[in-house]
Amino acid sequence: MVEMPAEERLGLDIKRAEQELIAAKQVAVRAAGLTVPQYAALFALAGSPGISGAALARACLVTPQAMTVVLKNLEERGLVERTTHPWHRNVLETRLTERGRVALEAADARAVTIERAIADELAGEERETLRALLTRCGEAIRRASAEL
Amino acid sequence: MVEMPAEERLGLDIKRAEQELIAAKQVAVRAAGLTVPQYAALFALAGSPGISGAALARACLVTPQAMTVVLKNLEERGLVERTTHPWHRNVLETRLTERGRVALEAADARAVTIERAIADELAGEERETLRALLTRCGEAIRRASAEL
DNA sequence: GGGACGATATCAAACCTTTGATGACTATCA
DNA sequence: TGATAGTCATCAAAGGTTTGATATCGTCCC
Repeated sequence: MVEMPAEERLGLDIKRAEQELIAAKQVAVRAAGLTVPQYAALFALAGSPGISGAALARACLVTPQAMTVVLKNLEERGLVERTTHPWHRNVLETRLTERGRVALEAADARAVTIERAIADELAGEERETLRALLTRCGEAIRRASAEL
Repeated sequence: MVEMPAEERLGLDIKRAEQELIAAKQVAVRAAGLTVPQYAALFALAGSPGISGAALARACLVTPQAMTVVLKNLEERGLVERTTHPWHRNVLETRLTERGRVALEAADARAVTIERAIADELAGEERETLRALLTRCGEAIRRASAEL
């Protein structure tokens, strides 16, 4: 029934790597009182102050509904603040608060050590190779997904 | 404050690839009425009939609690059955039902097309390279995580 | 036998995620 | 002006995930 052995499924390798990554990051940012999605949101927010929730969701590769939950928890804890856009009354501008900036810094300092370890493990050329291979996987996935 | 530019963070590339993968698989297995975690559980279950819930959780790289929820939903729909182990009364043996086997086959037929697309996109040598690079990333992550 | 240890299952709380549906606002075009 | 399309926020439902704590059972060792 299963015509493709698990050993040949590259998706499992990608998934395993990503799960180890997210588990490590979870431990890293947790010391700053953040979850990985919260950290990702704060990180994107630091680079685009005043962005809308929907745009932030796109930046973090999640749905607007998922981002709403994350922002709600962040706002309750005073790490972000949301104000109605002066012109587009329908838009809520979101910004880091000072406390949010501090939390992001603390989390990022630890998260960077993970990224640093990955970058240091691979030579410059290998990094580009990995990136290129992953990109091609993504393209193949999109193609296959389109004609499913 | 953010001393490492986002472009240098390989973790983002891994995460992006994995998210495209899981999104595509989600669409694929959904036609069979399954979620990705349910599909993963049934897949592992097919290879190890009578396995315990905790062992199944380890095989799927999730916590026993997460697997409990997945199995509860699968059992409610009659796709798996759980019986107490004859010797170890504390253990619940889990097995695929006939309906579960059918659902798994339907889901796997579609999921394999995704894996096939990835495997076809890359030459044999490239597959090994990708696998090796991902493995080294995992090792680096574990090392960094250990001394965090 | 009795106690420590390990594996299993389970309850609870908090959070994240998706799909689907809805209402509101802005801008564009006829 | 009015219709249309696009963007945004939000409610609801279902499912998955983690951490933390607890109870039971089986095994190993003293």
